[in-house]
Amino acid sequence: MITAKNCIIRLSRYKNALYRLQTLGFVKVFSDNLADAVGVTAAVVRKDFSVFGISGNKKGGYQIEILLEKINSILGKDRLQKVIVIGAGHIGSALMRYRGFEKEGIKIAAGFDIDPAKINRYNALPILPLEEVKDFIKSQGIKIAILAVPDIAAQEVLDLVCSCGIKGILNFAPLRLISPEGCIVNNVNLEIELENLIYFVNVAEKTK
Amino acid sequence: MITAKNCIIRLSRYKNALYRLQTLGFVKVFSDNLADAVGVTAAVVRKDFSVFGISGNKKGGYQIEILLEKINSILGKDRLQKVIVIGAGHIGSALMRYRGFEKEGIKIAAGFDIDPAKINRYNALPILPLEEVKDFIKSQGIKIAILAVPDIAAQEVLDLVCSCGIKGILNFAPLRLISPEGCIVNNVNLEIELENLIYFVNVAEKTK
DNA sequence: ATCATAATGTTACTTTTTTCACAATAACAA
DNA sequence: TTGTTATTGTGAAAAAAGTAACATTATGAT
Ligand SMILES: NC(=O)c1ccc[n+]([C@@H]2O[C@H](COP(=O)([O-])OP(=O)(O)OC[C@H]3O[C@@H](n4cnc5c(N)ncnc54)[C@H](O)[C@@H]3O)[C@@H](O)[C@H]2O)c1
Ligand SMILES: NC(=O)c1ccc[n+]([C@@H]2O[C@H](COP(=O)([O-])OP(=O)(O)OC[C@H]3O[C@@H](n4cnc5c(N)ncnc54)[C@H](O)[C@@H]3O)[C@@H](O)[C@H]2O)c1
Repeated sequence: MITAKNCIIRLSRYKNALYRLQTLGFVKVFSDNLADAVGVTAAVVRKDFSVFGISGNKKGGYQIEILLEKINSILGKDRLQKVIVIGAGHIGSALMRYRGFEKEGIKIAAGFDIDPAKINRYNALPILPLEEVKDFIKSQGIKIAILAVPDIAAQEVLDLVCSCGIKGILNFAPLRLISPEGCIVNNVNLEIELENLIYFVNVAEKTK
Repeated sequence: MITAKNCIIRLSRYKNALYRLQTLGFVKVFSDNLADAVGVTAAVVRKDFSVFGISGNKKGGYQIEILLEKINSILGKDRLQKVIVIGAGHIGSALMRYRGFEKEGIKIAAGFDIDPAKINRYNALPILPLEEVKDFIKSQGIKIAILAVPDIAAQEVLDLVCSCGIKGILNFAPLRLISPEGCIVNNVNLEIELENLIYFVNVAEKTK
């Protein structure tokens, strides 16, 4: 099922909102509750659901539990997703120390670095030398890598991990990387995020 | 000039590509060079430029230097943009140690934390107690804050800094924050980025 | 000077995304 | 059972974003 990126992002948001509602004791939800929680309109919610064949009950809304099951299955959250982090520097180690991914069923299986000082093989979350990345990817069946290496190394590391079977990359280097057919790159570009914010703040300032 | 977020993001990308081209010795550029560099079509480039009244020369393309000047002025990069970071934990300190923002004319003026152990008042980049944030924002005229505090604290910190005059927030907490009229929130939600990547990798896997 | 060319700038078209509107219908009340 | 109501699911309309096409016009060649 090929679908727009935005639609999948909204699914993630619905899921998060549903967990919150569940925590608050709710059992069912209406499209406009979810819409409010996520910041879209009710029609968008229902349309998104219809794309994935998710249906609710006329008058009764949606059972949160069932809804979560379906969304989780679509998003692949019904099974543990293992990822690796390449580059155990500032960003890389912040990510590796972060506990929030586990709650989401995303496990950082290992980190990799070229700096021998960073290697820590016997940790719960081991940091391994980059030379071992191929074996690790193959043996663990890893599909996703987070790239947190210096800008200059990013393309070469991408080429390496793609050649080892990685199919998706979350890249923190503020560069446009070229990826082989069949490998998806999502960029987290904080410079651009800030620039964007600065622009809109300045515009609001001016038009005030 | 009110414009779509995507259009501004593209402006940032054009700018980055232009600097690269300039480094390579180029003096002028055509819309399709830029399009290739950024991964859009030439028509988009020209349209984006026309929105901002940026014009080139029939046949001659665009002078990179002039183009950069105009884009930089639109993005507010012709003057130093000062931001603050709230929360000097894993993500917060990674950001504060990052040198990449300075190259972009973005200066992290200070960090703030509630943990006394994190305070470091006499550093080049001081980390100050949260109580001082109001005075700092006012005296330095700060408009932008990066939120890197625990999820649970994010909304309350947003309320605080907005009440002190902050107009734009880059939020790392995976929550939808409510912001007062006139304050823009951009979210960096890494869980959702990963979920998204996982979805599309899995879809590609299945349809193969 | 004149012409051919190459690239812009813009208008018209297409596609995608979002919103609107309402018929269909399950739930509940009388 | 019948009627009323509330909410879904969807098709049509509107808006936004992106693409294509081409008339326009500087530039350099002849
Ligand atoms: N730190 C931030 O806040 C921040 C913000 C925005 C963007 N980024 C981007 O994130 C990336 C990482 O930044 P950082 O601050 O963590 O850098 P860093 O220098 O702290 O860490 C980079 C790590 O990568 C390792 N490394 C270098 N080459 C490698 C290779 N070929 N294979 C494996 N590991 C290698 C280094 O040994 C180091 O440990 C950079 O592209 C940077 O532009 C960082
Ligand atoms: N670390 C990551 O890789 C990562 C990844 C994704 C999202 N996030 C999000 O980023 C945020 C920060 O994560 P982290 O890992 O850096 O957390 P952290 O616990 O390492 O750091 C949080 C810092 O905020 C400070 N703090 C707490 N309450 C505060 C308050 N009211 N005012 C000012 N400072 C306060 C703490 O003292 C601490 O230094 C969280 O919302 C987290 O969900 C982090």
